[in-house]
Amino acid sequence: MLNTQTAPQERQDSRRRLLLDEAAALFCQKGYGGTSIRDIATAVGMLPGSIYYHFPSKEELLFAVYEEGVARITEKVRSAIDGVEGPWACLEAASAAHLETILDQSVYAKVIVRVQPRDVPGVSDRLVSLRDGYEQLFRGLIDALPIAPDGDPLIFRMLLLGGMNWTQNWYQGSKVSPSKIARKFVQLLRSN
Amino acid sequence: MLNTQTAPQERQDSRRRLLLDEAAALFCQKGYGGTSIRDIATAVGMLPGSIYYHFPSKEELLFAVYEEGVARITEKVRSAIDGVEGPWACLEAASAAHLETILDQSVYAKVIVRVQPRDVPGVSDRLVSLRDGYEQLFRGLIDALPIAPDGDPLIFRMLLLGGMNWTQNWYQGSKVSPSKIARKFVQLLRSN
DNA sequence: GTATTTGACAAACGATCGTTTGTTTATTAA
DNA sequence: TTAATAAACAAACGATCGTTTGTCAAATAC
Repeated sequence: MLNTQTAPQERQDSRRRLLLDEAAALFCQKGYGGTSIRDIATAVGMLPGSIYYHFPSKEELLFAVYEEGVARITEKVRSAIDGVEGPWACLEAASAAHLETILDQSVYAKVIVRVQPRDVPGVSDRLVSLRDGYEQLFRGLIDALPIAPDGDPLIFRMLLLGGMNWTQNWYQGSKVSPSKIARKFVQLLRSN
Repeated sequence: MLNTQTAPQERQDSRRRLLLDEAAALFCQKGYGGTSIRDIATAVGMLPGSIYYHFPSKEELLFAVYEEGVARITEKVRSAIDGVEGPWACLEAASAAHLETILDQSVYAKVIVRVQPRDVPGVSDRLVSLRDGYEQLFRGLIDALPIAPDGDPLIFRMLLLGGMNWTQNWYQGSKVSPSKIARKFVQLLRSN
């Protein structure tokens, strides 16, 4: 008889998911180096060694968090621009979704901005690849803009994404909302 | 008889300076958490314990590097805008100096961008204060711009500084020069 | 009912961490 | 020449790190 009570995969996923959740929260709050395996184990109510049943190393655990973060923010941005008309409105919608996600909504996404790939040598290349893949989303939006032919789309993208990601260093709650920051950023970049 | 050979203060400063130099280089290359007191000691040819004659703790050593970095980049930017006419030209000159300093010229200044204050709890408040003080320089330059009355100077500054500081995550050598990046950044922000 | 897998515990491994302490060698001042 | 100071060495401190190993109970499959 199959699936008498809880499916085995459900239970497995629930423990692994809890582990990822707590790891993401701690990496976000205290950074990668500032978070120990013991911290994570305490948070999920396990012993340190038990974590290695689910992940082969601390670095791979971070990578899994990163991966989930990229998946989540990609989905947020994708659905935010869905059906929006006009290239500038699209960019603003995407920027608002990006900022809301990394400032408020997802600790997973926060980790992407908070933890620098070069501080995790064993997986840094794969972290950069993940981030690059996500940023291609903005590349498409920016290429669609009717900007001057001598305008440099790469520079444009780096200024916008850099400005947004840096907000984690100064933004703190409800003073100015993420979506308002996004609107003003895009407005500043819009030749008028 | 005074100063027969080398003045005592010269010798003291030279050792302390060497220590700061190597610490800055290592903090810049491997981050704060990734650099151990033993790494620094090896680099200067001391034993680990000897460092504590010059600095009371690793955190205070980082603070000293930070302080020196702020002093250096402040001087660079100050002298770059000296005698430049026009608010936009001033901002571009300052931005070029900022980018050149954090991307090429000074490992001290690189540390300011590379090391996040919140990763060094014992001195994080003082690190933030140092950084804030420096950024006031840009506040003055941006307040002097003839931008729209509804334009938000704070948002403007955060976008520009964020975009510039984030370049450390993607810039690598001579492809596009720092000053060219600065020119394009300012150009993008200039309503035209 | 028995065999197998899952998922965790318990305990330690060696390495490395920031730091302290006591001592010793140079340099400077009287 | 002698006393005082500067600056380093030598050696260890306790703590914490990521990780490994062996065991074991509960859940699942046959």
